[in-house]
Amino acid sequence: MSVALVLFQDNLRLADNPALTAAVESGHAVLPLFVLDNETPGRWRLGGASRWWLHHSLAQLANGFEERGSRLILRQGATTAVLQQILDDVDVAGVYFARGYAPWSPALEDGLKKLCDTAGIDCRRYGGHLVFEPEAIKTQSGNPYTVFTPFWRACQAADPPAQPLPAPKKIESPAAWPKSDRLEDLDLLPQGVDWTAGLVDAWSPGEGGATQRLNTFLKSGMGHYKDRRDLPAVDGATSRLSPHLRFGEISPRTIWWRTRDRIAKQPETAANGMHFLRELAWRDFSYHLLFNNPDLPDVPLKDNFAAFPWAEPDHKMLRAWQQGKTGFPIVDAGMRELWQTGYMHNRVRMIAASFLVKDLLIHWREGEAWFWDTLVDADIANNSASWQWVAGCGADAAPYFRIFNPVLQGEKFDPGGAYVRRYVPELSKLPDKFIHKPWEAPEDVLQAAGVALGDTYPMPMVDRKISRQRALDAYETIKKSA
DNA sequence: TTTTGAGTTGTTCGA
DNA sequence: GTCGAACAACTCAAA
Repeated sequence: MSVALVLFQDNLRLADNPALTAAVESGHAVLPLFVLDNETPGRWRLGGASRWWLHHSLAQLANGFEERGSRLILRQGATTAVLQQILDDVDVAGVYFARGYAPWSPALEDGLKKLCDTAGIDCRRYGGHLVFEPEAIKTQSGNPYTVFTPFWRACQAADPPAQPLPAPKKIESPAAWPKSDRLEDLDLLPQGVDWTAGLVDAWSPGEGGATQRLNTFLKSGMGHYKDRRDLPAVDGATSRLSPHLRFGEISPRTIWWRTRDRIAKQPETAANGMHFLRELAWRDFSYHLLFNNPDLPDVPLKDNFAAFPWAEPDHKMLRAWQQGKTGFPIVDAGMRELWQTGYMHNRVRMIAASFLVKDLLIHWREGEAWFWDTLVDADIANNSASWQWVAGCGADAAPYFRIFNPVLQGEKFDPGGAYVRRYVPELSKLPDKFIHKPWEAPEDVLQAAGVALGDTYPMPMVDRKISRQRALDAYETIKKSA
């Protein structure tokens, strides 16, 4: 009896998984396979936080299969090599997988296709990781969009995504299972010091956790999304679905349709709901950008940035930023949230990133690499597109003279300082007036709050008047008209 | 082909 | 404290 092999990559879910559903409906027994692939050339090795997430996500997915009398087979190695081994051992009728958009995806998928052709079996490729595929959203002249607003207009005018598919109820098992690694064999969890306690507290990886997150957000967060999404201290103001989307535990079109349904039932939520979907479209936009510019993770889209005068590498400066010891409370709070929970609020990501790139003049790829290692939602498309956006070298980037002021940003978006107090406890007793600029507090106020600048909390690592001007001067040198 | 309007997320300065 | 203007120039997308 031959089987339909379903290759799982960044689609670790049962519901609305077109490749899985097609395999189930093919009438063959189904062989679900996940390959931990660190060997395909050019492929980025997962960062530490992502590995933790993946471990738990795979455990959840495996449970889902077991509940349906099936199994998830785990392997390690280059995807095509592993697949070849399985084709040698098992009578496979077809290979089903979700397409990727990463720089290595086309070559990988060509390899799968060739393998299948040689074996004389079906090779079926599906979408589902985006709301809109890159082929579906083009300008009138047939080019990909490079400006978000017209992209979003085109998304809204395009055919809406298909309705989500239900999870298969019954999945037929093959007569015999090929051998599987144990989940522990994949070595996804930290070996030495266990730094994952904050992640465990903050997250529930897996399809169930993703669905719950969406339900909670639609019920209590979406209605105030526009007003509250920029306030990092407000719990539940954003969906926090990004890591679930990253691993494909929930499909974006499920989010799309559940949000549309909510709007249809309560039309007064339309503006907030559409604003949320607009953010979801930013994810598509980044993927399209990466798909059309495979160099995006490494090379500035604006080529004049090749000559940008970044500062000489300074390990101590970079380290201070990474550890949340810059002396700017909102930046430090963000960097510590990241370290503790594997996540940082979107607004704070912009502030912290702007500080690295503009006030420290450290190359955006350093920030990209750190986020890649520490974010549970680290995603090559969003990460590289967003860093380029902040640095000013992206397709639809911030203008170079827009340099975030961490004090003003803190006062505007964390007015009571609750977010800073949560992640920078050594400042928690400072009055609101100084929570974002402790260096301006009089000595007696600092003392009363138990703050000794330069001792319990760092002095600001730059004079922003100087660093801001230095950034403006640096950008001046690469202006095209110069 | 040419033209036109517009572009995620801001800050500073001076009135 | 509040407000408007300046900060630049470029190029995209569509009419």
